[in-house]
Amino acid sequence: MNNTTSEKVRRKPMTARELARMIGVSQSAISRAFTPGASIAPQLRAKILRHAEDVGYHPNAIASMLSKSRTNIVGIVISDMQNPFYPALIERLSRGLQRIGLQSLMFNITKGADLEEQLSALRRYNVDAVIIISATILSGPTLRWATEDRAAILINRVAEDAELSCVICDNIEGARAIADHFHEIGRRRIAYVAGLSHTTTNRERQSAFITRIAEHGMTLSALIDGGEYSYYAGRNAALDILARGETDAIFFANDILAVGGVDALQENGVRVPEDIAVAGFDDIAMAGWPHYSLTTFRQPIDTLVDVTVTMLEDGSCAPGKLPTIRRISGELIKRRSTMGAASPA
Amino acid sequence: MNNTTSEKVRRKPMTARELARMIGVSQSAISRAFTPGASIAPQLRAKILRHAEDVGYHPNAIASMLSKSRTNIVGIVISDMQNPFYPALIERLSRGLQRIGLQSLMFNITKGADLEEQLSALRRYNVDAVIIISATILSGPTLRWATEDRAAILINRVAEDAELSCVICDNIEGARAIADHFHEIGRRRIAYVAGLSHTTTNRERQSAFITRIAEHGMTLSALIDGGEYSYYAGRNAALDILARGETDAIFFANDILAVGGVDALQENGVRVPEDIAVAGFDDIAMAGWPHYSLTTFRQPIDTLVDVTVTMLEDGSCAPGKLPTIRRISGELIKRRSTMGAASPA
DNA sequence: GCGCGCATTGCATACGTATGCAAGATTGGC
DNA sequence: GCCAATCTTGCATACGTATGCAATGCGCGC
Repeated sequence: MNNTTSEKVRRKPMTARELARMIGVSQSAISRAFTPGASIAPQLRAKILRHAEDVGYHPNAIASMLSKSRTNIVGIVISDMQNPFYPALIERLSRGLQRIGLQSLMFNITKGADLEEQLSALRRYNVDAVIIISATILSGPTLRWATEDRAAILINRVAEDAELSCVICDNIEGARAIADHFHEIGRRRIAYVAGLSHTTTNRERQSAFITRIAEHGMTLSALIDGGEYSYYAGRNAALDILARGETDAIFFANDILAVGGVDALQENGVRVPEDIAVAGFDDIAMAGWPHYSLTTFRQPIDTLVDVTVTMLEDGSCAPGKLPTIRRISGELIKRRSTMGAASPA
Repeated sequence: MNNTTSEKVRRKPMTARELARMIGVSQSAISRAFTPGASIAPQLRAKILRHAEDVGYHPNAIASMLSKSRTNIVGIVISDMQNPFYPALIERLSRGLQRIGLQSLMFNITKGADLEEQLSALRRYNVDAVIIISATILSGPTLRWATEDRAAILINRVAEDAELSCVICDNIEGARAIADHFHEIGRRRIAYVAGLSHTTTNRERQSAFITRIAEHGMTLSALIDGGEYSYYAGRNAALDILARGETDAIFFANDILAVGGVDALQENGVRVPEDIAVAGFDDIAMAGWPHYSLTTFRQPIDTLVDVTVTMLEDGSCAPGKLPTIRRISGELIKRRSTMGAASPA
């Protein structure tokens, strides 16, 4: 079609058959030389690899996929790159997958557009597994459809009506830890700020937190749904709470909300933590910045990734297997936003 | 191998041949029904698509790739997800690519590891094009190797010794705009903070800025290489400058540095912008947050993406073509960090 | 020296779709 | 109503690797 002006002829890559003829072996031998554990004499393999190196032969992964019905590609479905937690997670996840020879095909979901169309590629590309990180958007039927007949893992959310394996931070443990911490530092009138209230992470954090608050005999002074997990939603929620008064500690459903909340409070002359203590969830990089020094419940990203990679490796998330839910312990990180200047920066 | 305990038999996906036999047409017809513009009667196509829908047939993209020698996959090489500019860019880029039917295969480069090994998959997977966003790391020979014989575009960096097409924001325009702005608001002793001094973006911004400073007869009071594009590098650089005194405006090579700088300055009692004005580059989301309200030169991400997508579409970055460099105009965003409270938040 | 077993190799075919070519079907013009 | 031109369709094969099976070669034990 468009080979109109190519100057250098784009030489077609060498095939195994060509290399085989060149060396005087069969094409099978070439294939075996590149297949770990295949039945081939070490010296023949060495010879083939040497020649391959010389002439720049690389096995064609596409042909291999077709032949093996295995792509070594994992589809990663995401929708929210605004929350820094997700880029951090995706970066480490893709590294973890690369370690075991898997590549990551990104499916960036746009709200409002036709989901099935966006995810149809997920099926056509025959990805070996699907990892869904999007906290929102995907409904049960869509989830089932997207993951039908293939390995699937949800990270940082649970499947409600679909039966899928999940790897999540223990939101209940985290929410309780925050509640306990607020109690310990003497706060009694507590507000909770949800991100998207219907997301599974929020539901777990919210209910565990409210329950624990009650167990401690503390007062839930405000319960706000920010409507999205964003800096500005956090700001607005904080201002709402401020307007009502009667709150001395706020637990934001995640760090990006909390960061917005801290800024809004401080701009309005509220001292954090003297007047209002603030805690978040995730431990994104920003939470550790001296300016925010935000107390938060750290999601152990590395562990989440390791567990996910292991589940893919051992096939425990293969289709037909019983789905498993792995709740990973996190860690309460106490910082200045609840402890005051006494704490380490 | 591991079909030991699969309960439901994983039914193999239907093939075009099976569907063809089922309907009583040839496999070619199936293929044509799914190929836009193929020679097939509309009613036959409709019939085939209807049956396909019924039985859940989806063309196997892998086989199609092998047959067409075209994958519709673009390899995206990245290395720095810490700087929020990159997640934002990648998100919009992958959306833009999806619009024209391309999927994004992510290659997350780890510093220090074997680059060729990490990028070898780039070749084996026969991606149609390579988009390199990593500002650092890739040397000329590696670049050439990774992009040999395939369409390639660099975003936000230029190729120095390799001959590759680039799409970049006009760093020179941006740096001059910042210098002009500093001059306009009456600053005269100016500091520049580099991120990684050897990156092409830094070189362009730095030299254009310094030149312009001199043209205005302003003093370059400090020139610091932060060593990396990070919040903490920005903090350290700001503290360095503070220790020397003699500076009333700082241009940080990008926003994440500037944000760190602003925090460090304010923690040390410096008023921004009264004592020291601060400007960055990129216009990441954070720069617009009321707390930072950072004057910056906005990289027009949407335009960068559109231009990139267009170059892929029209084949102007195909191998053998002369590489083109597209410099995209940006926009100076004046905010409180140079204008004071007078400016809009 | 013979036979057996194992390691190595090649042969042939499968994987599922795309497409050049030729044959058949349809249309339009006169 | 006939012929040519165009549109449709099927046939056959290509794409490049993986792998079951058979054949070969080698070493070892008796």
